[in-house]
Amino acid sequence: MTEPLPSDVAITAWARLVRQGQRVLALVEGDLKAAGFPPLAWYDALLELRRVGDKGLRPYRLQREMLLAQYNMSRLLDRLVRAGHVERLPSAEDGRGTLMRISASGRELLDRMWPVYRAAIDRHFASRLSETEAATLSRLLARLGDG
Amino acid sequence: MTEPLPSDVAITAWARLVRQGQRVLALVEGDLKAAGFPPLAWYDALLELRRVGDKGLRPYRLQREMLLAQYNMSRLLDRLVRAGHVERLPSAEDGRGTLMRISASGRELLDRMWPVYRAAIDRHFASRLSETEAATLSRLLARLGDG
DNA sequence: CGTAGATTGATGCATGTGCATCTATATCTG
DNA sequence: CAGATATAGATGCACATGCATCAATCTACG
Repeated sequence: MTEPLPSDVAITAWARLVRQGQRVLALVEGDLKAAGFPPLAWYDALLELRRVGDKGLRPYRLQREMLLAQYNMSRLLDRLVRAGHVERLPSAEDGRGTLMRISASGRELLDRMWPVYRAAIDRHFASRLSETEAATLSRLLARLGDG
Repeated sequence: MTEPLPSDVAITAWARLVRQGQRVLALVEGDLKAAGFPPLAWYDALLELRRVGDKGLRPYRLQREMLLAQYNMSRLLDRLVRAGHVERLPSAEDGRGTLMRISASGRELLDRMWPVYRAAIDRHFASRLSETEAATLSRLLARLGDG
């Protein structure tokens, strides 16, 4: 019989990661919602689509990037298209696929959301850590995996 | 005009907290589900109910403990009751409320889930950090707030 | 070339969540 | 004590998510 593998210290760290992660995320999302903005997933998707520019991005790439299930991405894109922030173009090279491209309205939404998002990150997260602490936290989180 | 407040380091730390938190949590939940177990929220609620013992716990206390919205706790408890893991008793002192108490079946579920949960924590989280790193991570996460 | 299997993306259906609201009881104020 | 307000908990309805599956196309292999 092997010993219980994660130590108490590790288990506490795990509990805090989940708990604080969810707690702080909920606070930040709450600030965005209170300002009348859509969920963070919209921001993340649009950010990535802006990053790749006018050549656009295939849904399956985006979904891999964002760790989202395929059907969730399909529907998130539906909503973004319906809201006018993204255009869905037939893919030239692959008859199955589509190419998603951010619209002017999408870029504008990113610009409007960022100040609120930035302030929320500061308020609920960054302001509680020194620069050194943030760097250490960042490094440790990076060690958790390939994400 | 004040400077953009969170530094780049802090913003990266934020992004990793959210991303790795969700990623690792999904892996752990995936292991539980693959073993035929219910979601972690069930485990957390039952754990707390076991901790307080036979005197039971009021839903609003549990919901505060678990950072869950009121209606979500109400429905989570519905499911736990329907599954036979929890009993709902009328509260003696407060005519509005109820008292939730874990059942034998609930205790048994906790016992069956823990080995799988523990192994998943180890596999996806703890095994990637030294003891010192886990302690540091834990301390930094604790600084994030009152949770 | 032609078929088998893999991949992209969508969707019907059941379940879960958010929001608003409701009921019932408790507490506070005069 | 009466009435106003606050709190515990449930629930109808809209929307989001998970699961399974499907259609269409691509790729690989004979």
